[in-house]
Amino acid sequence: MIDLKDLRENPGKYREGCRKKGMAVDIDRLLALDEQRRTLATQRDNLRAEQGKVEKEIGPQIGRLAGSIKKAEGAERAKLEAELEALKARPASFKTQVQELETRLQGLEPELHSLLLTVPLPPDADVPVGTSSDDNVEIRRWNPGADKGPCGCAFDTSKSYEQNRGFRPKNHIDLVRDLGLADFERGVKMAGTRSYVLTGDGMLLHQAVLKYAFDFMTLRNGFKAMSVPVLVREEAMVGTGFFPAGREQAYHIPESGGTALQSGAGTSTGQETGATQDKYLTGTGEVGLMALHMGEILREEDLPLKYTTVSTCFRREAGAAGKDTAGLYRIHQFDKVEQVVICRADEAESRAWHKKMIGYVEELLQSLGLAYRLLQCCTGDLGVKNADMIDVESWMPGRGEVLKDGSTTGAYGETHSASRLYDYQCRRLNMRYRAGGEGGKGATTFCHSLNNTVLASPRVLIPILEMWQNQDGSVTVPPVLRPYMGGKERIG
RNA sequence: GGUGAGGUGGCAGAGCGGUUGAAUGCGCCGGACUUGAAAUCCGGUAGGGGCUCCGGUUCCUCGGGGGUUCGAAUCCCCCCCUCACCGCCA
Repeated sequence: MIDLKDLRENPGKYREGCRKKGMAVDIDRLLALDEQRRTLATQRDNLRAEQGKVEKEIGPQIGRLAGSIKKAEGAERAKLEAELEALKARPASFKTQVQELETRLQGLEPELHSLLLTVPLPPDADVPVGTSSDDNVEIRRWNPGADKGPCGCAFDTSKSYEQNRGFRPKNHIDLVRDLGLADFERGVKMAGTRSYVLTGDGMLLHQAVLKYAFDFMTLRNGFKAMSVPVLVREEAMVGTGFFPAGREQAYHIPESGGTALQSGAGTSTGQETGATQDKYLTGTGEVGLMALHMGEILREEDLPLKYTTVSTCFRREAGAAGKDTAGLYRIHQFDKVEQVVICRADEAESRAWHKKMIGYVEELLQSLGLAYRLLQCCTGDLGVKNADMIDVESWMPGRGEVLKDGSTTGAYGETHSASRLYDYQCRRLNMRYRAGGEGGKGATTFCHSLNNTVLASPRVLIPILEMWQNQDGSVTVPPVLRPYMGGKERIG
């Protein structure tokens, strides 16, 4: 959520932000509603202030009168009672006016709030303007040298796989079938399209790479290891910024026996408290990690908070029909190690963390011998909540164009996404800290938050299997994973 | 699934119709005492919105919404959430 006060003062900034992100939000309408609300609220407050004064004044009088009435008799009593009624009538006249203003105010509120939730965080000035992922800008690429590369050789993505390795590669779909690492048919039988079963060494490799990545972040880089719910209330989804925009992307579990709301159904009032007992399956561990301190005032000296979780992620992949339907690339359920940083509201600090979090991933991918590149996402690819986003794409030899001879060119495929959100998310989550150091008396300030994939599997198995395959059809286990595979060096 | 209890400031926890945005304790901040610290004592310490001559001023908030009342944290209704016990069970 953006700062309404800032919107009021710098509407141009947000109009520009919408334009750059290619999102249509009626800023003028929002400003008009805000203006109306403030006018009405001021009127109401003034009336209430007067009413309060009157009440304070007549309160004791009423008390005294009531006392006298008890003792009084006959005409005297009637007179006092009339007096009492007259007194009571004074504040009553305010009441109807206040109530009328109140009604009008409440009429504005739902639209105002839901509009406010849809205003995107403006992208940073240094983010290239563009309309889709096609306009993303490559920052740099990394190719493994002989020391890091698969099977002890260097790998250069500007050459064909055959030129690099001396044989035509299989794609991961063939590899998992031939090596018995996954079973798509049975996955689909029980769970429908985009489902799979990992079998034998496939599952072992999946677990190995997840555990390796998890240990890398927690044991080696000091992030706190966490296990968080993946089944959460709407509050957590709205707070972390996934709702309302991404509602159709999430699985909805109606717990109260009601009918499941699909995308767009009903108007989201954006209420901060859960309205039902319904739950949603999270598409990323980020939700659980960020919602953890929802509504809290943190201590500045406890920042930054650095968390890592590994969790199963659920995505409906609505709107992706027909895209990447085969294999382990785009699936409804997968596991992901996620990293999150919650830090002070300081742009320099949050930028520094962004770099650092990307650095972890680079180190991790390099240790796995996977070629990758960094992409600066353009404004059109950012989504509502990000000011800046860097994607990491790993080289997947089995992707890309199919040539005449049946081989593929290879292509980069997204495996990571590092977001910088300023206070957008923490504002929604109402997550603050008290500025001013030790036990500070300073103002409460919304924290900044960042998140980045550490590693998502089984998607990452695609580059691992394809890069580390051998001519004989076996796959070498990357050395760093062997301790997690009982020392196993080869699959197949 | 059944029954019961309860949601109050950073935390714990009183208040159950009368000015209470709220006792008390802890925590935190400032001060006194002390060579320093601890202990002790004194004082301060909720969040948010509006307006502002930036000194203030005013409104809202005791889970949320509505109602009763001159007046509600306190009474009534609806909703949300949490906890406990029993049953079932990984």
